[in-house]
Amino acid sequence: MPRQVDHDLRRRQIAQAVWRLATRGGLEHVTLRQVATEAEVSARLLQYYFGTRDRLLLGALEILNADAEQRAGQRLAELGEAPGMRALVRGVLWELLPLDEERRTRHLVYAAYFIPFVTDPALASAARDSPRALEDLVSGLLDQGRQSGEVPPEVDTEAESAFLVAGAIGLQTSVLLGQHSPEQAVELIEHRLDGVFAPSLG
Amino acid sequence: MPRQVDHDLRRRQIAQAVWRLATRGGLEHVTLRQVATEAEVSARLLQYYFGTRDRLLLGALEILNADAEQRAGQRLAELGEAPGMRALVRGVLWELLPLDEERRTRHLVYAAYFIPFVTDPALASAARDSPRALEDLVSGLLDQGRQSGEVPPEVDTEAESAFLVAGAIGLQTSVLLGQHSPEQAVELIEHRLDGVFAPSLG
DNA sequence: CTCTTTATGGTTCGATCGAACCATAACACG
DNA sequence: CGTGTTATGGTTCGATCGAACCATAAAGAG
Repeated sequence: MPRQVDHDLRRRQIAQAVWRLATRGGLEHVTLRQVATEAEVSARLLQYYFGTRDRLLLGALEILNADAEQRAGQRLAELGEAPGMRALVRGVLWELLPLDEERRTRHLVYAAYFIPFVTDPALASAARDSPRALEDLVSGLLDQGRQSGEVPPEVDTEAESAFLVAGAIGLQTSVLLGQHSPEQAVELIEHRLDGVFAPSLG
Repeated sequence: MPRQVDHDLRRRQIAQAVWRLATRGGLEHVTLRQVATEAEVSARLLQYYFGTRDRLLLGALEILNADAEQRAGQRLAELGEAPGMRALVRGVLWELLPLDEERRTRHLVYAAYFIPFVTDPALASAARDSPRALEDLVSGLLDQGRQSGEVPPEVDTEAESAFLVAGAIGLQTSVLLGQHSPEQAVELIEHRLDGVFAPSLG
């Protein structure tokens, strides 16, 4: 063989080029030649590592998803040993906000893939399952919080978790469009968490 | 002249073809030839009515916005003479949900334009102003509701209106992705309106 | 020291893109 | 009854696209 090379690293290097191009001009600017130039490799390598363009787009998305999951778990672990339900829910919701360059890029890439998510059956499943799992996760955390007394018993955990996640996603797009600052988004989520974790306020 | 023709009608006919193609394959599938075929006109007409492709995309978006505003006003007017603040807020939020084919198409088109909204300065302004105005509108309605007693005085109308709009937008994407049914989205919004319009529940 | 496999660069092909250009039929107006 | 403007169809051009193909250097296996 030639100089042995880390395939996963190469694939990641190429995937990152896809992300950058997608965030700049949408999928329509993600052409093989552009990606090759952006990743500083020959166009031939894209074929070698991903084959066709469709599989390149799919592969870049899978790497993005893996990254997202890993980084999210990492950040949640950094909350300490017994974080409390409110901190955990906040941590989960913050993953949905573009609070740093990494998450901003990630959510912009998802936005670029949105139409394929809706129309392409191959991608639809991934898009359908992931945020639904998030909602169940938050719902489970709220249930735990109710048992530990952090959440008052009259709270509808199903509805509240669903609306919390929906609100976070709405704030995500709002921040990406420049309508709200990241700080405003955090503040609004905190205000809603006040409503869920303390019964007296609406 | 040749047979006098309604220019606005023609432009609308072409714009609708753009919308359909954008919802199916994203902006990357909105090519001049595809649009011409879809609209059943010659490619030459696209140049005649819109000029370049960029201006076609911009024009199609402007027509979509005009339609949205008109239909929204129409539906809100159908609420009757003195609808009450809750009904008005609900009506505004429902405009953000894909509750019928028209609104589903509209929001899918916006999704297809999302990356340009973020990156292209020409489109950024339109995207930045519109939902912000919505938020102010809801906020104003909540203020009126507080004066009329429909909304309890301790409610933070700024924060609640912002999170209501964010939640509706999050539910919009959720419904488009097939994670929630339109009925579920309506129900979740109703649950949150319960919290804003009645002080006892969180 | 071959030989085969692996990783990579470069080139080419048919299709399609956006845009400019050429032609002309339809009709109002003088 | 021209005649010039308006609306439309068709064609063409250079660029670029995705993908297949050809070539070869590097390195482990025998």
